[in-house]
Amino acid sequence: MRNEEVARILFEISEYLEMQNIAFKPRAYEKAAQTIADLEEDIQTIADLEEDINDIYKKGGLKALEEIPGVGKSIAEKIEELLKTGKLKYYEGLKKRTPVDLSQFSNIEGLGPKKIKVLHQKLGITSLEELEQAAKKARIQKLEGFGPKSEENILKGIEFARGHKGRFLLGYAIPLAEKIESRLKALPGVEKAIIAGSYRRFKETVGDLDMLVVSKKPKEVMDYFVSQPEVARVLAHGKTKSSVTLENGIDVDIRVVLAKSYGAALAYFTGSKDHNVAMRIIAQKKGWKLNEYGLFDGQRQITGKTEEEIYKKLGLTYVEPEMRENWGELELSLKNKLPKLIGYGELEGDLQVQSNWSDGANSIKELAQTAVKQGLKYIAITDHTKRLAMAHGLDEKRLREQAKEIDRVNKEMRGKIKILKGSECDILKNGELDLSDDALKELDIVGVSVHSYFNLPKEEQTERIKKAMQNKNVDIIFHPTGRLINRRKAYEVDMEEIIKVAKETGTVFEIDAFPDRLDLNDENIRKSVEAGVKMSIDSDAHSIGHFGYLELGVAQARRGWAKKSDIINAWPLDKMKSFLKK
DNA sequence: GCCGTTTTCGGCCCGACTGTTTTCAGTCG
Repeated sequence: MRNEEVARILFEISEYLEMQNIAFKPRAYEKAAQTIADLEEDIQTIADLEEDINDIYKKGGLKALEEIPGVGKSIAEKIEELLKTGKLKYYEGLKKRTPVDLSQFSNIEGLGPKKIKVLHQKLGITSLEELEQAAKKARIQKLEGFGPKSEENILKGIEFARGHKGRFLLGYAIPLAEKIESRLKALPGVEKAIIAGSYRRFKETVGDLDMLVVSKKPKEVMDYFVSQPEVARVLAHGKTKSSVTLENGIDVDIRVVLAKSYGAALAYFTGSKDHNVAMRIIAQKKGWKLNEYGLFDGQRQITGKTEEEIYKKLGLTYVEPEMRENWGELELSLKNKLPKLIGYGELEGDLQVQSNWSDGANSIKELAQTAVKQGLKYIAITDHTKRLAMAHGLDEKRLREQAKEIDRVNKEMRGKIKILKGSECDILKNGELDLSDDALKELDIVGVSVHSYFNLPKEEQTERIKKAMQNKNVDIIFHPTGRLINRRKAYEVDMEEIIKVAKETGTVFEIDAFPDRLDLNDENIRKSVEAGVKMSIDSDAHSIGHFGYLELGVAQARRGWAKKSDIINAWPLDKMKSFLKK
């Protein structure tokens, strides 16, 4: 049984308990469910935990399960029963009491466990179909606590849930988000407008966008907000808080506050939720209260205007948004030991760029000229190799011809940028490379990557990549786990082992900045930083428009707590080159 | 049911909006 399934069952238990009005237990199950779901999701993984709950259990039994935050004796035993038998008596019992397909209902806005319970008890509703029928026959509005409006909203919710779902790639949400942000900034009476939420933390995907506005005229802001051309549906329209769904399916929430609460609201809406809860507990222990309006001693606002002041009053150093995941950053902040993260705009080079010699759209010269405009001092041209015939991959002969072309462009652009000779060389099934060692030896930068046989057994895949790293010509492993966000899972590989060998062999890991790759992800970046493995942040540009993705890579690196000293292409060219394998 | 620099018992983040109610429960973030 996969993590996802275990998490789903724990989550449903929390909803069933909620139906019975039981206090606190639902929170406990919900928290455990969330942690387990995140283990697999690769997004919010807590450091030092195994990914697969089966592995955790196999290795350490019940004890290991109890090590998972939010999992105690009772839930650990339930997980054990699930993993062993595929079933859980406790859950079956709850389900028998209220035999409703909860997973179907979770997508319906405004329907929670209490209402689901009433719908089942009074009308016998167990599925979306039955819910829809009952609503259409106007049977729901007669129930206590429901009315015509809620019936209408249920119908709308069903229709909508069938349409869109899921999270959106951060990289693709940015243009729209910036558009809305700048529109709001331009409104009369608006002092500040900023997008908070997971967007500000640069999570690789965003579920929705959280706008925060400072204005003394909240009504005008609200009215404008819900009337924007992209709005498909207004979910809420209040005095200081509104919520809409855009045509493309993204939900956008907005909140208007006064300037004196801006910092508190920004912190609150930036999250993560876990980080916020931890902050509130720190405030509580000082006898204060922290909410979105400020830090309070009783009725008196101590501070709230800026985030910096709030952290300071709580005895903390400022935590960058990318680090606010409650992964231990507050403990470090308390001791003034937060790492100084690599900064935006600190990259000097880009070590993975595809030209029109393989599947890129632009010539080497065009790429170099754009890179200069982006402020880069060096780039590596790393076209695909012959096995990727589809991408017009280079063989040894074309690689030599390309080298001459690079020499020519380098001469032309002397003093502006240095173009390095490189390759994105395929790692073949057996771990051998797609180009001869003699050819690789001639290159400045050898990147290697997996583009085939994604489904090898874990050991075989691990050996394959280890073998590539042990080749003394190989400098960087490009997009080391091969995942495509929302489309393809990472291939099975023993990351701990790969990191160990990278350290031993002096191999660099890439943080591929392409919006649907972001590979390594934040968790693996952190592990690499801890192990002392160096990384490069590359655009993987296939056209001149893609250099802009580098900043997404920097954001991901910051989420992984990387410093400038961890990222080789944030270093000057000479220092970078002297680090590479000879 | 979980958890521990106030605790192995007694706490558990907290406020806005909606739709129902006519003072509030449910839901959401």
